[in-house]
Amino acid sequence: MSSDPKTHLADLLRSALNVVAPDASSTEILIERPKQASHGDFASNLAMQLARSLKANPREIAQKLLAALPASSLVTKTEIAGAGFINFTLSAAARTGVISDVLALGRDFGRSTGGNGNKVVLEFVSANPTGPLHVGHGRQAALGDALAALFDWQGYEVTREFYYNDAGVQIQNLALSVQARLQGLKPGDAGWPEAAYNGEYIQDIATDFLAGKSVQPADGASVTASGDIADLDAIRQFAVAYLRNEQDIDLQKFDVKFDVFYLESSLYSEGKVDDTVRRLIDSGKTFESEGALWLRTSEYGDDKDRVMRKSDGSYTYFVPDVAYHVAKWQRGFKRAINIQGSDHHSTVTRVRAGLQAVGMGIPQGYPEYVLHNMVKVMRGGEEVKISKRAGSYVTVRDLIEWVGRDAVRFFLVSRRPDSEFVFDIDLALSKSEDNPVYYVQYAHARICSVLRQWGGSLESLAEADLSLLTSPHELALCAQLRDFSVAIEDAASDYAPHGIAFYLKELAAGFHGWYNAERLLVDDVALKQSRLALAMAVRQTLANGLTLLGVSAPESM
RNA sequence: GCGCUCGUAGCUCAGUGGAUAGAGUAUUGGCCUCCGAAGCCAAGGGUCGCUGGUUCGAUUCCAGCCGGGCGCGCCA
Repeated sequence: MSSDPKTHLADLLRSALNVVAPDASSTEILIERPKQASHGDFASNLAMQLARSLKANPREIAQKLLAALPASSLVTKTEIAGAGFINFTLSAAARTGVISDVLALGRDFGRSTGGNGNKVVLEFVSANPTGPLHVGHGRQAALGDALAALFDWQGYEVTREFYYNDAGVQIQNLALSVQARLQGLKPGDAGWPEAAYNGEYIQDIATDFLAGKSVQPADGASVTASGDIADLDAIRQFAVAYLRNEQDIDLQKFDVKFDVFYLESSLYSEGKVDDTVRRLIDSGKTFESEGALWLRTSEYGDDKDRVMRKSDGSYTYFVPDVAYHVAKWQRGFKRAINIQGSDHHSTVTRVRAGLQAVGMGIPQGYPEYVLHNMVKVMRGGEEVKISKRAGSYVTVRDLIEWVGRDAVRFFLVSRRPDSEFVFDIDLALSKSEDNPVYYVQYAHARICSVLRQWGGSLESLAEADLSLLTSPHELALCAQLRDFSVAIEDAASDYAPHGIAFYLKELAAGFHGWYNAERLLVDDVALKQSRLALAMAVRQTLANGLTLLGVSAPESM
C-alpha cells in the first residue's frame, strides 16, 4: 500500500474498475483535491468518464464502483455527489501522516526521483556582453533558475547554461563605441558611430581602459587594458571581459549560478558550424539562389525558406544556433529547455527545422522553449524607462538596489511567463500586507520565533502524538503540506514556477489563519508538541519552497 | 496583411472540460491584559472580450470577429 493517499485511492479505484468495467480498465484515473471542504479530501470523476462507453447513468456507475471498492483503513467515508463525483474522506491518521514525512525528510521534502537522473540543460539569460543585464534578463534569470531547481527536485541531472556571442557584429560595435569614447566623443557628436551603444557604461569602460585596469570574468582569463586607443582588438577584449564581469556581479547578487558558459565563437573554432552546414547540404534540403545558400525550412512548418549563408559568405545567426543545439544533443542532453523573450519566437520554428534537416534523429520538439513576455517597471504610477547606467532601460542592478534580491526574485517568478509583467516598485518596497514576499517570509519567521520561545529540541517533535491534531485548520494545513510535491511536479511539467509562489502564499495564509485561531504554546504538553510538530513541518515546507525560488527564509525580520 | 500570444472583480493577477469561478489590493466593519498586528475575521464587488460550434456539461477545446502585446531582414 502506498503511503501517499492519492496514489492509494487511485489503486483502490483501479481495482474497483477492473471488477465493474473490465473492458474499460485502461481508463485514466484522475484524483483531485476538491475546492470545497464539504466535498471531502479527494474526488474522482471516474464514473462520469465511463458514462458514455458504458451507456449508463454516472451515479449508477459510481454506486457499482463503490460497491466494488476494497476496504481501506485510510478512508473513513465515501460519497456520491453532484453529477456522479465520488468523494473520499480520509482518516485523521492518513491526513496528519504527512507531518512525519516532512520532519523525516527535512530539506528533501518535496523531492522526487521521477526524472531518473536524465540529463536536461536549461539555457537562460544568454545576454551578449554588450551592456548591463536589464529587467528582461532578470525575469529570465529568476524563471530559469527556478525551473532548473524544479527539475533538479524532480530528479533530473540539471545543467544551467549561459550562451553568448563574443565575436560578432554587435561586439564589433561595442569596441567601436568604446573607442569613440576614448577619442572624447559622446552620443550625438559628429563622428559618433551610427550603431554605437549610447549608455554611460561605455564611458566607464573607456575610463578603466585608459587607466590600464584588469578584469577577471567568471568564465575567462584575466584581461589587462593596454590603454592603446588605436588597438581596437585590445579594446574589444577588454570591453567584453569588463561587461562579462559586470554581468557576473549582477548574477551573483541575484544568487544565480551557471554551470556552463558557452561561447558562440567556439562553434566556429571547433568546426561545429562547418560540420552542421555540411550535414544540411548533404541532407538535400538546401539550395543556392541570388548568391546565397538557403535551407528549405518551409518543409518543416516555416512560412518561407531561410538564408543560411549570405552572399558575402558569412552565416546568418540561425546556423550557429542550429550547430549549438546539435552540440547540446551530442553532449547527451535528451531534453533542452530554452528560456527566451517572446520577441524571439520566430527562431523556434527555424532552429527546430534545422535540427530536423540534419537528420540525426533529434526529436521534433527539440529544444523546448519557454517564452516570456516583457517587463514594464512602474514607480509612482508611471512607467520607468530611464536608467542612469544603461541609458534607456532599467537594469537588474537598479531593481536589486531599489527593492532587494528577495523581492525581485519572488516578484519575477510570481506570474505566468507569457503574461505581460508590470513590476510595481512601490508595491515591492512596501513592508506590509500588500507585499507577498514579506507575507511568506513573515510566516516562516513567526514560526521560528514561536519555536525559539518554546526552546525545546526540534528532534523531539518527531515523537509528537499527531492524533491530537483535529481542528479544521490543522487538517487543512496537513492537506496543503501534502500538496507540495504535486505543486512541484506541476510547476516543472508546465514550465510554471509561479505555481510555487502561489502555493507558498496559500500555505502561509493557512498558517496565519491557524495561528490566529489557536494558540500553539499551550500548557498541555502533548498537545503543544503536536502543534509545534505541525508548525515545524510548515516552516520546513515554506523554507523548501522559498529555496526553489531562490528567496531566503529568514528566522527573524 | 500574415504568424505567435494575451483578454477573468475598480486595479494587479491565479485557475479549470465538471460541483457555488478564486487571491491580493482598494472600499466598509470588526480582532492585540495571551506565542511577532509585516497578522487574522467578515461584507460588498463578475455578461470569465463578443458570436457561433463540439460536449451530458465550455470561462476552459475549436472557428470567426473585436481589442492589446510581440514578431515578420542575406540583423541577432
